Amino acid sequence: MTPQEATRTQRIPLNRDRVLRAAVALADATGIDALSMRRLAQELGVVPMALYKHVANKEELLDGMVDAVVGEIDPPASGPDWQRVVRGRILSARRVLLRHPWAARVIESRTGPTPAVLAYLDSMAGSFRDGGLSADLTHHVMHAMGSRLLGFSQELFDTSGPSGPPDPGLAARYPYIAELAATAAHDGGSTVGGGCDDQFEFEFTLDLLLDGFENLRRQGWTSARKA
Amino acid sequence: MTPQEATRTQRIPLNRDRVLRAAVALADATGIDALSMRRLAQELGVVPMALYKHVANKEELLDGMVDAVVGEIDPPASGPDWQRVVRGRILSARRVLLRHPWAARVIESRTGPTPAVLAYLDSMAGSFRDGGLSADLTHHVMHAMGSRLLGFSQELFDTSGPSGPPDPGLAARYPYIAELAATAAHDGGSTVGGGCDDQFEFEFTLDLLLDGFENLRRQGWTSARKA
DNA sequence: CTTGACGAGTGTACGCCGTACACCTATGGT
DNA sequence: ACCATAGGTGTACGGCGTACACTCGTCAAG
Repeated sequence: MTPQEATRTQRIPLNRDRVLRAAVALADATGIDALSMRRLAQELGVVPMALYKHVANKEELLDGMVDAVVGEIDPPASGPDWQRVVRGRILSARRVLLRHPWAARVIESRTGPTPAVLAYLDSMAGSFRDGGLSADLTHHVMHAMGSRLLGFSQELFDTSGPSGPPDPGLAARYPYIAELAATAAHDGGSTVGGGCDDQFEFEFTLDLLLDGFENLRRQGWTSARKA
Repeated sequence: MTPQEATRTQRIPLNRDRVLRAAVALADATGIDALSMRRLAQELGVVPMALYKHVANKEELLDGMVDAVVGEIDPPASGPDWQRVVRGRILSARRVLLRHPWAARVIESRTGPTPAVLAYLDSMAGSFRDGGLSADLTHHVMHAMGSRLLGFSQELFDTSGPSGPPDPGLAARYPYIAELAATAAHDGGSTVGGGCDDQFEFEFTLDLLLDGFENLRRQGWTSARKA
């Protein structure tokens, strides 16, 4: 065994990929707030400043993590039915974001989109164009897919935790929300606890929009904005 | 002038409201990342620890800021046309979030919804119910309004900054995105720069969903999930 | 074989952050 | 006249990102 080999087995040299992988794993395990350069270095058995030989700073680390995660999304399938293609891809993206719950917030916090995100959006737009949507319609459709009309995410309804019986005063103050919660509860089937079936909600919205898009396409919709 | 009055004019005593107002103003002016307890105290002419007599910690400060912002949203109008009522309210919420660009991210970062957010969601659900949507449909509709199907926000397309001519290599790598950008550019009318008309995009999505909801309502849609 | 450049990892230090804790001080009720 | 209390202060601690100067192992050129 040469000294080289001894050294190699003793300590695999760091590189950008190993740093990014460890960062993603650490964020998955302990949450994005607990991800610090110091903790990450510790995890890698290295002094904090060593990381800076592989990423310029923490922002660039986050960029790299985003690209790593977005890279996990399945490539677009091919097929004649554009709705099927888009639907499958988006459900793949959803699975990835569920695996890395911190990712959505980090992606949205980036000042500019990273290359992997751009590539994802580009190929998504390509699927719409291939499906026969005009560039005009595709443009608005892409915006629609990214919108949160309430400004808040859907997870607000998650009343996770041990919970116990729901606060009765809460039902009095927010009667409609209480009603919705009740609906979700005795809705039966796949949801065991009081929570709602997020997967169902997701697909409900997705299909509603996809059908809306298809209708617009068939009608030859165009953004006829009178200035 | 009694000594009381002299003291009062010399220094208005701090209170929770003044702290929250100052925090919102500071976040508006310098961004949420630049909002620290120390900077905020400085702005109020007070030592950092003084703030802790009025808010328990920074998390509670952020909660208070969220409630202050959500409180700016117009109360629901009344009227026979539920789509009109909902539309107006959501556009009001949008105006508020545009005034406080940091707010959406802060709201989503809260672990649980604050009372003001709950009240907002509750009255929104009430508008749907009053409009004749079933509790079941209302439930799914509320989810749909909060979804971001791509996981990313719409602002990704903002190529703000001085920009200059767009990178030609970028067009080669991301042809579809380039096409969309071109569409937005010569789209004319209200948008002067290369950017798109976000207001138009927002209303496009909103109306697409509202029409979809109305169709489901007319058809007596119900979530007939076969277990 | 020597040398010297270079890239990876180290150690120290600085300024910022949130906030625990003990202290002061003016106010207002008894 | 007293003192409890609420609001503001000062000091201090541990954690953060990272600038900067360093050491040390590797390897190509002389």
